[in-house]
Amino acid sequence: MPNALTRRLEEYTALTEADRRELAKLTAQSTLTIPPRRDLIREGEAPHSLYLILDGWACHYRTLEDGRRQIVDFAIPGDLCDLNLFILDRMDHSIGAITRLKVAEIDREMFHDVVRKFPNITTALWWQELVSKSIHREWIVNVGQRTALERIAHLFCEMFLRLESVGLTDGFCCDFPATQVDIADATGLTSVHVNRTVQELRRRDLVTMDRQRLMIPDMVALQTAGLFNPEYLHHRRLNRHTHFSRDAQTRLDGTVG
Amino acid sequence: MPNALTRRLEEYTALTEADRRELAKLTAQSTLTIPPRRDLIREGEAPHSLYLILDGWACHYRTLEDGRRQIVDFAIPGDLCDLNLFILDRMDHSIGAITRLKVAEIDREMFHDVVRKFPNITTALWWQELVSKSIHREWIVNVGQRTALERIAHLFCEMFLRLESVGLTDGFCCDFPATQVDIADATGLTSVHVNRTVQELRRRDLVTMDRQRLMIPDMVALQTAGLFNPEYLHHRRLNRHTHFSRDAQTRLDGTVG
DNA sequence: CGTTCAGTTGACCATGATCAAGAGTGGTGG
DNA sequence: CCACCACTCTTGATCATGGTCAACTGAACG
Repeated sequence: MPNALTRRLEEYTALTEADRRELAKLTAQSTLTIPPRRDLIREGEAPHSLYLILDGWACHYRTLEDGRRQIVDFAIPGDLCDLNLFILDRMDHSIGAITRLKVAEIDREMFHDVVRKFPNITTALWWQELVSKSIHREWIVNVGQRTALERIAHLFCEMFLRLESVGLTDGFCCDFPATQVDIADATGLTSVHVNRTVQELRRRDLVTMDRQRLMIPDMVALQTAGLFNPEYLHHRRLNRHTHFSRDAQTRLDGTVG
Repeated sequence: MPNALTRRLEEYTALTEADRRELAKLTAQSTLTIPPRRDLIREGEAPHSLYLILDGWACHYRTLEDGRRQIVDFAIPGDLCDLNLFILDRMDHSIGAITRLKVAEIDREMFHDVVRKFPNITTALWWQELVSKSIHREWIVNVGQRTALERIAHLFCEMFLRLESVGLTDGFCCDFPATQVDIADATGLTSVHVNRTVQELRRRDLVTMDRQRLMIPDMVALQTAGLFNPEYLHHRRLNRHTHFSRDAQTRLDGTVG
């Protein structure tokens, strides 16, 4: 299996063999394993190195003084945890492991070296940064405008497509290790309500969830339920699951003007 | 008055006289005026140039198919409207004028030139990009976790400090041309509820709003009401209004620990 | 001087929160 | 191997924040 970062960056641009070798080197340098539910780094700390998720899920989150927690993004294999450290001197949010996590720790110097010598990679990294900003925007829309059912459906669509883009789906299935509490913190709902809403999604045959495993039997239906439009992910290899193909299908069905 | 972009970037880094001259040149090149409520660019369009707000307010927003609208950020003088165009080929959101707007339109080539020749400016621009990403994160927290009153108080604090950092405040006052409908779309509330909540803020003497003018007589109190912590703005010149000074004041008061 | 748009108010409603308790599952150590 | 603990998921009853709908006021502007 090709490494997830390479795969992810190639979503944006073609890399040369040399680029790929360099990325593999970066990834192999220094890897660490983090137990589930441990923080990688906390709000207020000075970032010391750059983390690349190799295996498992993490989340970016902020907490309010009174304990309320908001997950602002999930991080999956191939995701770099913020280029912040090159510019901002303090973390404005925390990064926590959801599952057991394998991360590559890339130190500043090494990274600067790559940035200097491999312009393709640099551009691809900025692409990733801008895409993750676009994902932030979509999350604002999600918690600001969508109903509980739409929010959760939307989250499932997003994570499925993001996992797919790094080769971590298997037909209609993917791992989904976030708990209902995590989903609640990501969608601005309570875990009780998430529970009821997931049941509703199940009842409508939009998803099945068996422990850590999510199945989406009809992606088009789930996207419709979540008002999901994948454009914001800026994936190049848009595939059968996209909004476009839904339009196409609607046209073929003749059910819509 | 020094131009807002320079002032804003100097929030992050000291610029040389040459940098400043270059920025002034960029800004003066080609300016256009947009009437209120007109879109600068729409979701799905290919960005052709880079906009810099010189005067007035704009907003970044997304709409859902059924018309629901979410404002994901406001743009004020000194804000660059997304470096996206250099990397992403389609706008994933729209930018609309709130007031009459003066913007500088900077074309790709010219901008590339600056980036090549003025590394200080380039870094400062990426700083701005990362800060605006951090603001996105805070907005997710805002709509996801805070109550109506907290959300609006938080928005007022944020905009006041952002305006202050480009010299657009006047003592306790600043312009605030967003309507209650805009505030509603930015906070994920309805305009009816925004109206009632703003009245509540007024009743508690946390703000006064007389037409387009916002006054915050006690910034510390408003920050407390909105659970506002300015760290996420990554301003260097933190001033009397910051969270830190609140802690200091609490210590002086002797009311806490 | 009417038209438009922002702001305001009231009555009623619904989505999702809160509180509390119980069931299933997995891991750990005696 | 089993008992216990912790955590996740589930369910029920009740409540509250904020939404909906509708009408009215007042200022701005041509």
